[in-house]
Amino acid sequence: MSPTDGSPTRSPPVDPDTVAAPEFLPDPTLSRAEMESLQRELAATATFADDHAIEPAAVAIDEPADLTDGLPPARANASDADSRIDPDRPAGPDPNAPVVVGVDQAFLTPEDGADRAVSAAVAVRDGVVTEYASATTPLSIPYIPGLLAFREGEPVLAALDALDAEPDLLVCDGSGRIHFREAGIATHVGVLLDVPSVGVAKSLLCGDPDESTEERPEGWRTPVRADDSVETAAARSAADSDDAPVIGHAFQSRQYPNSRRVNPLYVSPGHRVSAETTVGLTDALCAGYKLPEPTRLADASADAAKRERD
DNA sequence: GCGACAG
DNA sequence: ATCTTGTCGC
Repeated sequence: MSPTDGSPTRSPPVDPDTVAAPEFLPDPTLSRAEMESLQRELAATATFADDHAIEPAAVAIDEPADLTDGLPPARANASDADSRIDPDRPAGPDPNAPVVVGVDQAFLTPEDGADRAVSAAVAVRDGVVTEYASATTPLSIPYIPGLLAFREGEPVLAALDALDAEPDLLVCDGSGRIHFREAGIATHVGVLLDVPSVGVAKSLLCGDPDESTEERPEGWRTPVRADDSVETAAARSAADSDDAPVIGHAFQSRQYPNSRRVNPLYVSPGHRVSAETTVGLTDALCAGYKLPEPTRLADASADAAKRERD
């Protein structure tokens, strides 16, 4: 992009050199058919099995962040200097703990006709926020079920680009393997960056839960299997619907004792994580609220960033 | 043609 | 996702 050619300059939302698989960038100018075929190639590249890199216990969060008085400040790693300066000061995060990054978007009110997304990425290590990053990105296409990554992919990547920390695990808002072509936004971003990722959705895009999801107690879970809308080979070749592959789980992360109003989460592997471990990771990352802490923090961060920028 | 559909 | 205060229930 030459500064002398008179064309409007705009820094690219993502530097292709920083992504592991630039051929999978979610280009929103592709045709619908091209988007779908890109997702098929993406799913073939994705790994829905454990990487041996992240274990739920290593990322467990015990205390939920108090958001009543704004976002908690980002903190530096624990070091010997901390205790020398002030022995009473709470220790910073364990520098050896994995970095979990939650990402979420908020949307600016379309004043003209141009929709823009404010995306936030929050790095959490050892249960402590270590960094916040956000980015404002133009949205090229409307929301289309099954093609969410082509609307929100660039915003997510832009926020991750602005983050200094290197994620060991990505927690995305939306599905991963629970997707018509097993390539939801969590899978898309995970493969693109070749980082372990999980998808956490508040509603079900496709698939069939083994059991009814009504009135379930906290901690309850049931497999979600591929249904007819999932066009994957393994999904199509299943003899009975009972043998259809498990593409994710419905997981009740929170519930009230004498009420039945909270709906379950729908969690699925993004990349380099199994369906089983995805539930374990989500469970470990929840600290009393329905959403995993990284997602809850990213949610609040995106809202805060939105207010500042409009 | 009808239904179903993450954010 | 977003437009939005109070309010019913634990």
